[in-house]
Amino acid sequence: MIKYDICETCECSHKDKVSKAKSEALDDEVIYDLADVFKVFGDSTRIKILYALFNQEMCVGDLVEALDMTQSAISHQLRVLRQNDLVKFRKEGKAVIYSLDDEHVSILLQQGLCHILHKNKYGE
Amino acid sequence: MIKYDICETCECSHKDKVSKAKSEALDDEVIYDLADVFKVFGDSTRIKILYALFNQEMCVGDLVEALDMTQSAISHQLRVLRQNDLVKFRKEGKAVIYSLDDEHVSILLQQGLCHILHKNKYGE
DNA sequence: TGAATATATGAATAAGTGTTCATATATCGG
DNA sequence: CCGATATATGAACACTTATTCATATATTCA
Repeated sequence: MIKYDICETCECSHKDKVSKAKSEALDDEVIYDLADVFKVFGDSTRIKILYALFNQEMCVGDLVEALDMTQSAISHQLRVLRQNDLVKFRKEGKAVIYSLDDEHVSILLQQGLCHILHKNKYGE
Repeated sequence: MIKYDICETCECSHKDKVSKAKSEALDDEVIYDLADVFKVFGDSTRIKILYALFNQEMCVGDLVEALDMTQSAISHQLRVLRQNDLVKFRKEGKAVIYSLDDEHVSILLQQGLCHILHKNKYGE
């Protein structure tokens, strides 16, 4: 592996930057958890579910009809959302009613929206 | 496909909820763009790169050494970040120096961090 | 121009992921 | 208990994706 300790062609102080980056790096565990959270948001079906639940709590059957997908597909994705603590649920008779777990989820959703809308591809 | 228009066993007003969800749903294009942005954040290598650039601008070689990965792997991921407008770059001699594209990126990073730290797995 | 450095990229492969299909579990009414 | 409804889940398959290897492009210096 080539070393980049010295470089005369640009003024970046490589050693400084590299050691700064290394010392300030996040723990691997944090990195993986962070990537995992974003990974869960990174699927259109799950985004649709989360956005629907952002507006109101809904049972599985409602989501199936609202998103026009199979019950199995919705259920599988709800499991992913559950396992990552992005949604919570309660049982009411035969129905299982889902809602967003905490406000962090809606904040992330909103920030994501804000980010893409800022690129003014859609507006005006 | 089974219809869930009427349900006597729980008090959720399904028709209302379903039609509300349908009418308030985001455009498909927005959904896919949103999922794509999160997808880009959803990889540990890219998170490491973004977090390093969150603290300071860096050239490719610096990132290679700081993250202890091959130049090719870093370069491929920088391309993904570039194509999704999460990083910008300038050339300086032979070096290409990368930095975060706008503050939306750091806000999303911070919100993600905030979300996982809030689950107090790591703290105190 | 030629050698060396810095970065980018195409192809291939291995690992991961979302949906479907079939089936299982759970709850309620009769 | 039995049938119907509501949800969950395992296996299989198609598709995507991250890394590696080899190589290409670009820039600087002699």
